[in-house]
Amino acid sequence: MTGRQGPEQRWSVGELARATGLTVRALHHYDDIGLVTASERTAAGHRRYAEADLRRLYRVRALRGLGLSLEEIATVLARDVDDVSALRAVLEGQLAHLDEQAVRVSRLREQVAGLLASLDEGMPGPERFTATLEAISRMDDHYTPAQQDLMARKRTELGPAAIEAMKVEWFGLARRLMGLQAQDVPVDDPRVQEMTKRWDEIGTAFHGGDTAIVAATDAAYEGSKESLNRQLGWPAPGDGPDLVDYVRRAREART
Amino acid sequence: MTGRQGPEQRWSVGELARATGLTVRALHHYDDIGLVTASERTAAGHRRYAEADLRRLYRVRALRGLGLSLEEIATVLARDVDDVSALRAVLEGQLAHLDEQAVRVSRLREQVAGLLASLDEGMPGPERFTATLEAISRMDDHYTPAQQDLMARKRTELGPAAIEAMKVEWFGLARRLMGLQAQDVPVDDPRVQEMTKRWDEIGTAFHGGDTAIVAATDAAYEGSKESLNRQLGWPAPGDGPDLVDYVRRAREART
DNA sequence: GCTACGACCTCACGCGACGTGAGGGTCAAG
DNA sequence: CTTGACCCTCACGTCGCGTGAGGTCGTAGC
Repeated sequence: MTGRQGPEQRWSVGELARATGLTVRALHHYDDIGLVTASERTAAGHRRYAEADLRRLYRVRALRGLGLSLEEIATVLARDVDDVSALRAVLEGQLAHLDEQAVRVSRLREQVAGLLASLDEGMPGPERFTATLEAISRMDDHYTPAQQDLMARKRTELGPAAIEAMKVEWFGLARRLMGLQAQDVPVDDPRVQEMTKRWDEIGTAFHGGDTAIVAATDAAYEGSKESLNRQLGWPAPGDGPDLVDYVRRAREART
Repeated sequence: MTGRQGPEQRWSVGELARATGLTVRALHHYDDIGLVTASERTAAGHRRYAEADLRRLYRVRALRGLGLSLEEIATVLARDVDDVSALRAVLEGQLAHLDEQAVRVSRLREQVAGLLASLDEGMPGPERFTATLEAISRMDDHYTPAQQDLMARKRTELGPAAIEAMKVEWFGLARRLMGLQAQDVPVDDPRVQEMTKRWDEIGTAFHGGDTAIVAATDAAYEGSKESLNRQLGWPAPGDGPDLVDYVRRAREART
C-alpha cells in the first residue's frame, strides 16, 4: 500500500478509481490526453497521484456531470488561476446546446408518437406502411423545378434528416386532421387549432414566409394532387371535402 | 448520362445523391453495410442503382428522419413483406429512448442554468469557483463508511456523471434557498416550495425513501457541517438561521 | 526460495455514421 | 486526344472510453 504520513500521500490508479467511481481505464484516458496526469511514476512506471492531481480530478468529475466534453473541461481548467469568464462562456455554450437538443428531442418525440398513433388507428393499408413512408419521402417528385431548388437549399441548411422528419410529421397531421374533418369537428376545436398551428409552422420552416412560394406550392399541389393522393393511399379529392379548405378555415378562425 | 427509356432506368451514385440530398459517401456507407446496395455494377465497377434500390433508399431516408439507427432501419426493412409489428416495436423503443433523453436534457439544463445563476449573483468567492466545484464533488469525504457504500452503489447504478450533476444541482438549490431565507421569504412561497420539492427529489434519488439512511445522513451532517460549510465557502452555522430548518418548515407547509 | 494472486503497465481494436482526403481509373463532350 | 467531371477503393479521424491481450511488479503464504 501507500505511505500515510502527512501531505506527501500518494495514490495509485486503482485507489483513485475506487474513490471517485471512475474506471481505471478512464483515468488512463485522462492521462493520455493530458487532462489529469499523475505527477509521479514509480521506478516500474506505476502512476502515483499527488494531492494536486486528486483535486484536479474532482473538478473534472464535477464538470463532466454537467455534460461538458473533455476538451471543454480542459479549456476551463487551463488557466490555473480561476478564470471565471472562460467557465461562463463554456456554460453558456452548453446551455444553448442543451436548448437545441431539447427542441430536437421533443420534435422527434411528437413525430414518432404521431406515426405510432397513425399505426394504432389503422393506417390506410398498414401492410403497405413502408411503401407509404417511401411515398412521403418522394413527395418532392411532384414539385416544380423551382420548388425542388428550394428543397435542396433547405436540405443543406437543416440536413436531410430534419426535412424527412417534418414531412412525416406533416403526413401524420394531415391524416389526423382528415379524421377530425370526417367527424365534422368544428374548426375552432382546440385539437384542430393546435394541429393547424403546427402545420403552418412546418410550412414556414420551408418557405420562410415567402408568399410567392406558398402560391407556387398551392398551384403545384392542385396540378398533381391526384397522383400524390393515390400514392399516399388517400381518397381522391372529390370523394369528400377538401383538407386544404378545412385548414384554411381553421386558420381564419384563429383569435 | 443515362438511358431514359422505360422502367429500365438506372442511376449513378452522384445522381442519387443529388436527388436525395444525401452524400455520395453516405451511399457508399449504406452499400458497405448492406443497407442499400446497387443491384448492378458497370464493367468498370461503377454502381448502377435500379428502381427498387431507389425505393428502398427513400424508405431509409424517411426512417432516418425519425432518428432511427441504421441497424434499426435494417431490421424494419428486413422482411420484404411489410412487417408492421417490427416497425411498431422499433418505434416504441425509439419513443421510450426519446423520453429518457428529454428527461436527461432538461435536468442538465436546469443544473447548468442554476450554476450560471449562481455565477451571476456573485457566488461566494467566484475567483475560487472551480475550487468550490471540487468541494462539492468531495462532499462524500464527510460521509460515514455506510453512506460511502451507498454512494458507491448509486454510482454504479446511475453513473458517476449523474451523481455529480445532482450534487451540483443540490448545491445551487441550497445557495438560492439561503438567499431567499436571508430575505425572510415565507416557506409557502411558490419559489421555495418548488425548490424544496426538487431538493427532496434529489434526496430520494439517493436514499430511496429509506428513513434510516436519512437519519444517518442528518447525523453525519451535524457532525461535519462546520468543515463542510467552510469548504463550500458558506457561513458557519450559527451565523444565521439554519437552512435545514428552513427546508423542513417548507416541507411541512405543503398542502 | 518458489509460487500464487492482485494490481499495474502498454498497445490496439471496437463502437456509429459517416467526413475527408489520397491516389488512382472511367467516361462523355469538345 | 484531351479535358474535366465523375467514379472507384482504401484508410484514418471523430468521442470517450470498454474490453481484451500479453507482460511486469510486488507482496503474502508455503
